[in-house]
Amino acid sequence: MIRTRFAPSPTGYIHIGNVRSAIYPYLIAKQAGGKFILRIEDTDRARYVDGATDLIMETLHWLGLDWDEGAGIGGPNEPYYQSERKEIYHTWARKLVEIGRAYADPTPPEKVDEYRKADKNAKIPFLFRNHRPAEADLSPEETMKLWEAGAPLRFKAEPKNYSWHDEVMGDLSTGPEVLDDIILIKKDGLPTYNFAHIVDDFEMEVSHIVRGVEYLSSMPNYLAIYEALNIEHPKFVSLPHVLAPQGNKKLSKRDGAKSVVDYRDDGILPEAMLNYLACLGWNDGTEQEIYTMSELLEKFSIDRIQNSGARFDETKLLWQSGIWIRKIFDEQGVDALYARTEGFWPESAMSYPEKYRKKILSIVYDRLKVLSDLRTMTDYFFETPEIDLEMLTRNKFLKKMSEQELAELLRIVSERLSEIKDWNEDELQAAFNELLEKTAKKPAELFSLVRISTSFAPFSPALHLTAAVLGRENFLSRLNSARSALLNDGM
RNA sequence: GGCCUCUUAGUAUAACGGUUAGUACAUCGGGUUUUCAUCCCGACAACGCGGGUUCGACUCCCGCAGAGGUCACCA
Repeated sequence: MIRTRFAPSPTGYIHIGNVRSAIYPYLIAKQAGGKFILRIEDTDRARYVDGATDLIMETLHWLGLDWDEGAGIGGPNEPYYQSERKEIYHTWARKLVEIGRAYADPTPPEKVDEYRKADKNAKIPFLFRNHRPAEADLSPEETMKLWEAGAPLRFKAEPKNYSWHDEVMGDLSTGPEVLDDIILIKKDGLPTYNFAHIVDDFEMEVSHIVRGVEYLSSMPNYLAIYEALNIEHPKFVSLPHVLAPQGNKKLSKRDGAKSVVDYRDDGILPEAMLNYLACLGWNDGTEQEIYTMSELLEKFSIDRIQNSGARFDETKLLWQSGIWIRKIFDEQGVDALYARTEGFWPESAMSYPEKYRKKILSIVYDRLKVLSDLRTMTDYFFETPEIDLEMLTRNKFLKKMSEQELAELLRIVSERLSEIKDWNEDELQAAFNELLEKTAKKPAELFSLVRISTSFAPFSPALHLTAAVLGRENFLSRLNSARSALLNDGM
């Protein structure tokens, strides 16, 4: 049974750089009919951020990464918050004490710092085991006493070579110089990540540990603990970093990495986000670019995960976003896309009937990159735009004509459109084509004039569609207002 | 500094000893008898360097360089 987990610490929001380590384990588990677990690693009380867990859960739900066990829903291995599993860690730690592989360390932190500095000055790599206190050799009973008295518990390392297999990075090995007496249980009684995750992954029967490559250098220490505890380790799947757009650093909050939910609030569809991130550092060997969740579940494979860092490219994410907006409209219809647009319309839109907004959506959807584009691209459908003569007179197709000429053209257009009995797309299209002949203007000239006069927007859908949606009265009145303004200005 | 990892166009990637080194985003040009966009067509653009192995190397081996990670009572 494949079992994977996403194990964030609740220190803030999830950004693009770390959400991939939720997506990949999800895919790995679910494609094999396995379980995906959400475990909250909240052992660092100092960095704990209130509400972060809720935000994490919200983010996962939004992306469609629903977990089978874990925070919020419980499961057979409760609790899923590490802060509530103290006793479990202590039980396992005691085992190490009993076999002489853990000791209570009375060295004050300041002293450790001194050692560190001294070693640095002497240009030798700092290892705590080089400064191992006499208490490291105490009997299990005495160790327990010292531990209970408040000393942190350290692992007693045995320097040796380790080699292991990583599903992404391949066969890896290190020398004995990386093994150290790492802290297992802190002074506050809570375990460090280094110890807690080993215990939890074992207890929760995790089959694949999917995490960032930054843990690679700690691997030998983890292997030593698995060995001392005499338990089998899960498979290791190390994910390369997601790099920031500039520089070569991994994407991080400090460098302004946006939260995943920020992109949601911009109106990027979760399908697009999932698609983009899944393909950042993974491909199925074909030239496919667009994947649905079920396609990902079908095609994802660990052995095609890239082993070098991948740079986050917001432009490509935006491209994906546009693709998905059109895909949903084309495949599922206007209602399906409309259902996603809540909160993305201009304020003025909300006093109009839903049907009207849907009509607008169906003529503008193919130029949306993100749903929030609706706010800036559709306002003239809901509010009479302010007349901006400069926009007309400076337009590249119109600037060679005088204001009088423009006004006269608008008069002709208005006159012809007024004759339309049945104000619909087809009639309008026919009328516009007729006007083209009548005025002997190029399409770009005549249509730009009418388009801008009625929208005063930098761009808009095809004229006959816009006109049909705006309605006869509204459209003609805008046309005439623009004409009057042109005439007045010309006087 | 020690240890570990990585290295194909600006970006994401394909190739698994023999290809004019493919694709997508971005950029630039053109078309789809209206703007913007969509869609279509085209162009630009890459195997970090040096040695081997081989008839033949992006591909295998060894060096080097560059980049990244890590060396916490953080995860």
